[in-house]
Amino acid sequence: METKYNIVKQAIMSKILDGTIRPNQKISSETELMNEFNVSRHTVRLAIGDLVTRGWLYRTQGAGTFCADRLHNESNTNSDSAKTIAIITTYISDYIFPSIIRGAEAYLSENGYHVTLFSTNNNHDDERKFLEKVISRQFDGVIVEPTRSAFSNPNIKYYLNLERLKIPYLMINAYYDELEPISLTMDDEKGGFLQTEHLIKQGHRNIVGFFKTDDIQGTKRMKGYLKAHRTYEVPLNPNHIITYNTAEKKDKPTEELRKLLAKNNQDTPTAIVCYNDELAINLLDVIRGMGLKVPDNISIVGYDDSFLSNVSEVKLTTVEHPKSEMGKAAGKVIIDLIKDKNKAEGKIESIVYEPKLIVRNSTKELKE
Amino acid sequence: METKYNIVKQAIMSKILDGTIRPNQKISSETELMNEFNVSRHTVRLAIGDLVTRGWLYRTQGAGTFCADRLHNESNTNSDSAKTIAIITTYISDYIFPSIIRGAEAYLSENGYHVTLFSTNNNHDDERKFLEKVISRQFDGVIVEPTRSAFSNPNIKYYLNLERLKIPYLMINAYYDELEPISLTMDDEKGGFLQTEHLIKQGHRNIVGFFKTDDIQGTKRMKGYLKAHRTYEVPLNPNHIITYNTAEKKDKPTEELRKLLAKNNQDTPTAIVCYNDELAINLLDVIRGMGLKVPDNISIVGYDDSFLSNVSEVKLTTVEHPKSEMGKAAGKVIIDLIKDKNKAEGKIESIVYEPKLIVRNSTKELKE
DNA sequence: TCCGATTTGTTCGTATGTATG
DNA sequence: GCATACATACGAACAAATCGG
Repeated sequence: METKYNIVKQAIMSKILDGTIRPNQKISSETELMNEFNVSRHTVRLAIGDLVTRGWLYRTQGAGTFCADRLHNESNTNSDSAKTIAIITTYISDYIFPSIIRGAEAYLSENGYHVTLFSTNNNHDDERKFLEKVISRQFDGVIVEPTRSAFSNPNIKYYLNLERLKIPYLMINAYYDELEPISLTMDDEKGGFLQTEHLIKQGHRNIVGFFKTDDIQGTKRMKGYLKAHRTYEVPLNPNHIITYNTAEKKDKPTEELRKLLAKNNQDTPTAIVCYNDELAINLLDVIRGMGLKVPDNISIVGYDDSFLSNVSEVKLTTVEHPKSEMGKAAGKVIIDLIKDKNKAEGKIESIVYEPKLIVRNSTKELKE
Repeated sequence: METKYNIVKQAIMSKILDGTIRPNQKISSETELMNEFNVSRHTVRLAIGDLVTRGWLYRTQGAGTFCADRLHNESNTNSDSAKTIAIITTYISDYIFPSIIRGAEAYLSENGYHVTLFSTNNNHDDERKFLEKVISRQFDGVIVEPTRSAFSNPNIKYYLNLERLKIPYLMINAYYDELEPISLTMDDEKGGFLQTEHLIKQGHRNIVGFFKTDDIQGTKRMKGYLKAHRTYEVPLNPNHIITYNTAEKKDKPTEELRKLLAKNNQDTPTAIVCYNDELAINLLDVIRGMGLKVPDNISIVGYDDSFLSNVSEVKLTTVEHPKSEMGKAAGKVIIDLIKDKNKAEGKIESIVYEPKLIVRNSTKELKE
């Protein structure tokens, strides 16, 4: 797959898919491509030849090579036969995503659609690759969980191209600010606020917060954590905010917590706000390992109400996440969007779910 | 029209049309054609390449160029349009299935396929519905985790129809005995044996076994449990075998265990063999609820080495399941099957994974 | 209408890599 | 292990079509 002509081919296809080259527009000449990719003319011709036979390009001797108008031609093959929705998530198999996917799959399946899955592993390159597939194969609709939503997205062009091609899409859990798409999210700031408020009301004053900051959810939950401190006029110790990203998620938070708990002084945290249940369970292990008890020595609040929160010997206090309900709603909204494609828009709107705290026994009133 | 490659092309086409070259018969090699027509290799390749993209010929590296079976070819126009694999599992979102699916998705995605998911919720009607879809939509291949594999399957006809239509399929985790399909499974009987043997070697004599018996895996693991007892000449208490099915899985095992632990006599179990980790975690809760400790008062062995086995305060002794490796292998095998569709079969074979016991701290030497 | 620069079309030669039998 | 056959890649040359001036 790493052949030179394939690289050239993919590059040309990308430009078509992301809208840089539009139907009937001339692409770079063979000589230009030779220089651009440092390959021989033969290689360039192999790549172009393949795309010509596949219907992506057409050539005219003396004039140049042009982008074919294939999008209109192919639309009829799929119109009534396919009924397929693409779901692009960061991880299909981890944590709460399976529940979301199942909710969507069940609803879509009932309504005669089927579901094709792609997981980006939180990687923009993969996200691009899948968006290309979605565009070229003309799915009927796309449900996307944005990859690294806290950062500006290099694939914005592809999303705009989806709009241009009138392929309905919506985003779940988070969305890229630049796009303002239809989305299903929860009020993560309020969620973070609820987590922290609960602990403050229980008398905790040294509350450490762990937040994954490469997606919007994490930064918003952190914002809620800060707001709760301000609202209740609890002074904030800057050392008690730990941020991490996906790559660091295995080691950094556990190490940081170990450090914090090791030095035993009046600043030692008595409670922990976690980005999610997965992290909470990991931190629980650290706490156990240091001979401390939850909730007697330290309280901990998770987020998402995942299966993990009920699995350990300490049932986690956590924030409810709609999960399969959100998946089902996503299925419903995407079908509505598909049906409404030709009509006047307006009715279909984004949904924001209200977070709700679920109190179990990982948190406890602080006694002096 | 008098280009050299056109002359070569016409010559080859003539031979095919007049029957000199028949379907799947090898045509002259590139070198032979070079000499025959006094042209360069490049020219020969141009001619052949064109005929390949038109579906007249196919090439195999190292073997030669062959006449295509054009009748069969017309049905799919497969150049790059489809490339979709269906995965039918019992539950897409629970337990170890997400890992298996991810393994498959990752591999298939790398190889230009995409994956469409169906979950039967262990229901034969849904399974039938999805098999119909697969057949009518002409997927390139199907990966199936059988629904209620311990029972005879009312959908056998559909699987036979897959074979008739030459849609490659394979089964994972279990297979229907009547079909003998290509499959990826583990040696569940040996797995059950290892679970039980481990406990017997630790001195346990009252070992209760919980098995889900509506799939083959459960019945085989039970067989292994029985065999271990026979091998080590440990008398078997019939009350110590608890079977349940999917519908009962929430309540029956926990209630049965409560009953067993309640009556405190010399027959009270000192160890538990579980159908899987999920059940083990549920039973752990029961044990905790009755004020008993694992592994001090009672030992417990899980199965599958799922994330659950590492989540609780007691890390489970369990049996390794290949999971994502199995998923990846499934992807590889199904692609092999697709590529081999036209050729002679034989090379591609089922895989049986050897189980391996992972000893953690939910089991302990029994002291009298 | 023709010219010349550009661009694609056809053809040759050569070399190395990789899969098959 | 070896010969065979296809796969990828470099280079060069000339032909034919297009297009702006």
